[in-house]
Amino acid sequence: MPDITDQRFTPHDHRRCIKAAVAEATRICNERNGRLTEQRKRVLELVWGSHQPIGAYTILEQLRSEGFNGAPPTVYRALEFLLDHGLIHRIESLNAYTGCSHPGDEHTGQFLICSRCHEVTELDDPAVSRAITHSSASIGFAATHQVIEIRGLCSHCQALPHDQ
Amino acid sequence: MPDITDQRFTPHDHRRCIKAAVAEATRICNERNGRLTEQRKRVLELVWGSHQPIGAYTILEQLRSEGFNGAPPTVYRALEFLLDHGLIHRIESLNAYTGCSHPGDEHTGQFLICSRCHEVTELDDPAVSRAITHSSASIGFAATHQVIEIRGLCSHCQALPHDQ
DNA sequence: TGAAAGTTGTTATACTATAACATAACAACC
DNA sequence: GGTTGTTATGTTATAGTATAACAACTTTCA
Ligand SMILES: [Zn+2]
Ligand SMILES: [Zn+2]
Ligand SMILES: [Zn+2]
Ligand SMILES: [Zn+2]
Repeated sequence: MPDITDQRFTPHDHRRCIKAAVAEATRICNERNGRLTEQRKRVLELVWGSHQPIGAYTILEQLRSEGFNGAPPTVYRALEFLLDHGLIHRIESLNAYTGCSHPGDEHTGQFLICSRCHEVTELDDPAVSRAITHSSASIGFAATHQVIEIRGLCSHCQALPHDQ
Repeated sequence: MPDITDQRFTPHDHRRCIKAAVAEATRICNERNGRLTEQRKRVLELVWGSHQPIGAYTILEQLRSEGFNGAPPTVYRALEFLLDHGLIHRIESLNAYTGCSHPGDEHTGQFLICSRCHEVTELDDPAVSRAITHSSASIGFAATHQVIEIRGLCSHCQALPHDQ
């Protein structure tokens, strides 16, 4: 049985997710002369360790378990770099971070967070953004950034008995 | 010149906002046998002290300046009560709380947060909720709660010079 | 090489929130 | 009125999240 606390239940080879994310990040950083140092790359890999958002201090623990002897600022700096380059997102309602599923272009993302398995799926539905921009504009508000975090049950968890 | 750090620039008698909020809260709590104690009422008034979200520790400071000699749990308990009864909302991206502008009915609210004056306007546009529910459903996700926090410039602040 | 810019190390501290347990106030019933 | 169960508050300690400030090191490039 797959470990749903560790990776997306839908069976897939998650190592490929990580590899692809790092490759994509490397490409993007090269493009803009951003330096994806070893530490930053390692933090990116840890954020991509699963499809569940991860907290800064959990990242720190994992780094330490690998022999790294650092302090919180190191992790937060790496996260800041990754955020600045659009490689990860911050989930405000969880104080946690998750890999961006289509980095490169500027976007803020819309996140579906499963209350049961805690996995996050990133959407970027222009219809949603449009509805918000339009609704804001109707009262004269000029929107620049949207935080959209939706809770509910993912399709897999809906199929399970309630008490499971 | 109005103090934009203290209340909504659009001129209005903010004491009426506070009074109305407390009256409405009293009514709602009576309806459901919720006890709006003095402390809870005072916290509600402080949350309604302006149209800017306020942090729990700022509330604590203000209570202390009034002679109250309490600790964080007291404030967080009052906030929890007010949240549970739909009298205030929590702004996740600010770790702060703001009065609900139409308490009573169950709703999660959509918040427009001005980057300049920090005032918050609550929207509840069904079109936005619908767009999100629909978009979620398209990938099989059953949404139960939405966190929507939009940053930008309110109409008043748009009219000001950029450097002001 | 040497200065400038960028990155990481290190220590301390600020800010946000809750656990755990004690006491007090309230409500309802006998 | 006293008893009792329930809710609310007080109190202390601690957990969890994030940043300030400054020192040391690395890379870049003139
Ligand atoms: Zn994966
Ligand atoms: Zn799930
Ligand atoms: Zn007002
Ligand atoms: Zn404004």
